[in-house]
Amino acid sequence: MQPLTRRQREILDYLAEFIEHHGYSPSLEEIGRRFGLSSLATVHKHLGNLQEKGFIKRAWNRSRSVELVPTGAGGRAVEIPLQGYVAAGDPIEAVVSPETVAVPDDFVGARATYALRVRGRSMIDEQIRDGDLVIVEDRKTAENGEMVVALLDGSEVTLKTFHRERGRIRLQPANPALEPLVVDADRVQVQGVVIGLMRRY
Amino acid sequence: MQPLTRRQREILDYLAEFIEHHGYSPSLEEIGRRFGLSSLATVHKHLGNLQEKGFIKRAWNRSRSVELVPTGAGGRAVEIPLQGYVAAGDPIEAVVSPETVAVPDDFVGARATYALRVRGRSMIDEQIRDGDLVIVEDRKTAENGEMVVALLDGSEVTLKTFHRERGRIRLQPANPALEPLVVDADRVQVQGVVIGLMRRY
DNA sequence: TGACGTTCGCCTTTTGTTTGCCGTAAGGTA
DNA sequence: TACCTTACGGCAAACAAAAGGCGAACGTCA
Repeated sequence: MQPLTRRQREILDYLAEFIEHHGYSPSLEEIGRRFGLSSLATVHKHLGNLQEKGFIKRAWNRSRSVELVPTGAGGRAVEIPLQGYVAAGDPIEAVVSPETVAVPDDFVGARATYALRVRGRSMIDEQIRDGDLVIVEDRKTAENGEMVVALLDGSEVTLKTFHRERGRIRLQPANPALEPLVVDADRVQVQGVVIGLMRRY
Repeated sequence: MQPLTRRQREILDYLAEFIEHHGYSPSLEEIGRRFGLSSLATVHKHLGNLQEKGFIKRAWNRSRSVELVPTGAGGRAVEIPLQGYVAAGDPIEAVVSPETVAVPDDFVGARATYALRVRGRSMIDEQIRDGDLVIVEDRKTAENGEMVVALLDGSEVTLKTFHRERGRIRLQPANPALEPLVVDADRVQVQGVVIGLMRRY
């Protein structure tokens, strides 16, 4: 899809916002008023340009008939590093070869993100299988119930569910056979939070 | 893709940042101002070089028409349609709004592919949760053990595990509360096979 | 009829394009 | 070593075409 000029972008944004807000598109007069334009011809020309560039559709001579064309620009994917393997309880095993995996770009936020491959059936209780890929966002804090990559006593790194309880922290393995770990907050440091999962059959 | 000089790299980075930030590309004058260049010809030449090396595209004589060429190495994503909702046993419920979801392009093969969103805990036995997205490839045949979208008696469409047994077909729900369905092969038609799963926390 | 979209000139501002010309640095070569 | 060539970075000015804008008259549709 072709690039926009500043004015065109402003108008397109206004259209999107108006439609989102009202459920129908603004009239030319309303658009003109919004941008301080005294001539509808100007507005009309802008809409024509936007249409030519493929951002909107219009029914001919119909009131408020502007429609946004879904951002045809197909999404991108981001390659994120596969940092290692993880199994319940066990420390994360870093991988040597710097492999990467592709994930949709709206999967990752602004923060650094990486992937870990799950080994074994140890996290079956969280509906995570052997071979699944968990997507981890690099964060230092977590909310209750989130699955985190936690550094314990500055040495061992594991994947567990995070719960803050009366000043202490409970790290709950996703495996009933393993005991939850309740420790003082200063013994555990959150390194990342699981934000997604991908599986291939 | 050809290597860049330092200046070219700087300008390319600026372009990327500007476009990301504003939603449209900068004018030559703005680029020049940013880099303390008093002549637009200089900027013009830089853009020419960047274009020649394949990093940007430009429409001739169009305002702010610089477009970044997606870095060849970086993966792509594909938008696939979200066809509907599915719960164990129940027929698939088609979705009205033509939403799409982005998946890495190496997720989909040559065949048509779409997504279904899982509703409820009905497929918990297959480690599939409420809200998960299953990626389905349009196929007419399946192997034993694959999870398929099956059309039964030409009417009901469900998601089950496929097993061929002594000339008949067993459709096993991913839910122990539901009975497996054993029927003659001609009553069931495979419409697609689940090839992946995506989850967001 | 009123509310809206469309078209037609015409004008101004913004932006991109082109053509010379200069200096520096890197590489080849007589 | 001196000389030539080439590519990059940069400047200035002239030019041309979009983009942005104005009014007013004209259609259309409900």
